[in-house]
Amino acid sequence: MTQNVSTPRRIAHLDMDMFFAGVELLQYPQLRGLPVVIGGRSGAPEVLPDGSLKFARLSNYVGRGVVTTSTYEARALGVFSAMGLMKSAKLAPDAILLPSHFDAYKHYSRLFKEAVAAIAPHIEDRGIDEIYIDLTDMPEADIMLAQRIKAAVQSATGLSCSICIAPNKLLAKIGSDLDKPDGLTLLDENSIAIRIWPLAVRKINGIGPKATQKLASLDIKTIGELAATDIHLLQVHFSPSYAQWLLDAAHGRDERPVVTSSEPKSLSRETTFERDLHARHDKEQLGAIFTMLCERVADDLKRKGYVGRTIGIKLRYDDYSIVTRDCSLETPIQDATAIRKAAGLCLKRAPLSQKLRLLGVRVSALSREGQTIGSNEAPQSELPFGTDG
DNA sequence: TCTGGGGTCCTAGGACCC
DNA sequence: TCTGGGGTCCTAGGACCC
Repeated sequence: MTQNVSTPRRIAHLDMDMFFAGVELLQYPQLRGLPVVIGGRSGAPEVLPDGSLKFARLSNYVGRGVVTTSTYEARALGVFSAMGLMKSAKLAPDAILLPSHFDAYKHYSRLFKEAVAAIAPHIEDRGIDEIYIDLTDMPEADIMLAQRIKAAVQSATGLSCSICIAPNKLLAKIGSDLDKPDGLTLLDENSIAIRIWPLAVRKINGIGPKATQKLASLDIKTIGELAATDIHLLQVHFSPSYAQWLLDAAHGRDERPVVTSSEPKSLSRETTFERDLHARHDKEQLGAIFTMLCERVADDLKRKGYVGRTIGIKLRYDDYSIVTRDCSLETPIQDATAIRKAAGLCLKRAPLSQKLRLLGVRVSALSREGQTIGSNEAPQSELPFGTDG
């Protein structure tokens, strides 16, 4: 790749505002302005005799679901993504609870990505509600471009988004969160000290709860404090490469390209049970769930056109500890029966005396269906320089 | 009143090969 | 055959992201 060193890149990060909730509000506009939470496995709103809809309230929720997304009104009450619904019911009992409609979200995801692609085609998919866009080769000024993209997304979906244009992905990602919702942020090298350094280290994509806690124990709380830290101190507490990455990130350095296409590495299906199950006591129920998961993952492979050679299982016990087991086969497989057989052997190698909360099945080492077995990579020439050793 | 489901990448030890 | 070194593959766990 040839990159002109004198020309800085222009990378945008675009993030849809409370995406799932936004899609739901398109269908139920009467809920605008109310605290609304998406999550759980609840049913659709009940239709009353007069034709109006009766929405479920969070206070009536019983189960193990979590919040997938919440509206800003619900967030104001302390209800955020990944929070247990039982806990959020304590904080916002009167909030409306809606089930997820993934097909609708995928539809709107496609709409907003197509709208952006019509303007700027160099797009990296980062899941259902966000993308990176490489705008380096676009002649238009940043602010005009950002406004045009936002307008196109709004017009295609009826939804708002937040966008930041910056010299790299790391800064663009941080920036798109600075002015949410409906944000438009421009960052350059000079903005790092002013706008980035005062932020908490947790704002960096790649610094999670564990690293944040470790850094706090070193009295490093802001990105600026991290940027001023001696690499040797970081190397004592983190792996060498992560220590270097932390320092680079804090200085806003990031050379990662915008990657416009990629192949999946694994496909999996997992489920949390309504109540904890025991391998022997609940053998039949567990067996049926296990088979269903294998069928679902086999179906995913078939639909997407992949086969896989490594089959694995995941168990979460009642104490939340996680165990995985996997095994690699000589030839890749796709069908549910073969997956079930291999996964069954994996399961036998896992401890099963403790009650289980979750079971998952995963297929990895994927290759495209129909491709010659084992020829995922270019073949190695034999004995290039004669024998040795 | 415990935290879902779908992913990626990294690390580390052991087996095995030359 | 007392002791290297490089490389790949496999497996398990962990951190992190949306």
